[in-house]
Amino acid sequence: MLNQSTALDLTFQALADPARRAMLERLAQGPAAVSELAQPLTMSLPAVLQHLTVLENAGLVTSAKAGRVRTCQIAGPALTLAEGWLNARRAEWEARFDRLEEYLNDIKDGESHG
Amino acid sequence: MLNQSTALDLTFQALADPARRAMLERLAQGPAAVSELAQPLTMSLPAVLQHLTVLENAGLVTSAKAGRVRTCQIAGPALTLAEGWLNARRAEWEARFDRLEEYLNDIKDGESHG
DNA sequence: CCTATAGTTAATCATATGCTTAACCAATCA
DNA sequence: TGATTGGTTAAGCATATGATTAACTATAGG
Repeated sequence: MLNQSTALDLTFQALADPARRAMLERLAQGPAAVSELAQPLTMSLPAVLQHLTVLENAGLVTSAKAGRVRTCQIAGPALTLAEGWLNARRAEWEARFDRLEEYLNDIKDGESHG
Repeated sequence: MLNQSTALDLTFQALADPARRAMLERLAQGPAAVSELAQPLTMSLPAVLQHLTVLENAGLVTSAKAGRVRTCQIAGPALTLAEGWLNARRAEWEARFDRLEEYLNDIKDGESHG
């Protein structure tokens, strides 16, 4: 098992490319073959395969081959790791913002009270 | 203004590095000087500056210099773009999952009924 | 069996990333 | 005013990334 930092590295890195996000957007609608993922992308099939590898290494996508067609699926829980990190940062930031707001109110009260 | 795809590229790319995430985690607690951000990181100050540039270009952090100290802040709305993209994917995926479940229930009913 | 389809591997290449050191600038402060 | 502190710029370098083409494998269909 990878440590959390490396998992986040791989996840965010995987999400940082528009072709890979397009593949995930397609897969969020349901499973698809490699050639189906490749179809809207303006690049060679080997390039698509490399992107697929990145997505699989990040644990965002799984795939299995039946006959000569490889079917890809989005991996449910994987996105939640990234989502969780972002949520945590926003929660911290908002908490700090709230405290700041409270502090500013205190100052204002202090001024009006003398 | 940048188009949305490029903004997501920059955002996820910025989040893909552990040093930059550490900087954001620190900044989520409140503003900090460059040297304060650098302190826990095992790299040179110029390297930290480069990471800071990446975060600023992604719109995740703002900074201003007063005297000789540059104070950095997390930029509120920036993380929500990335969060929004992830949420949308999860929503789609879950909707599909629900439809699949429904479909499987239909099949099961069909079997038991005839 | 032959051919077309779907995917895969390998080699190569240009550019991007992440880091370093050295040199430098501008506020403080003794 | 001279040293220190905090930051900045520039140059260089190793590795990673994203793409290509060419060559190859394996299944499906006529």
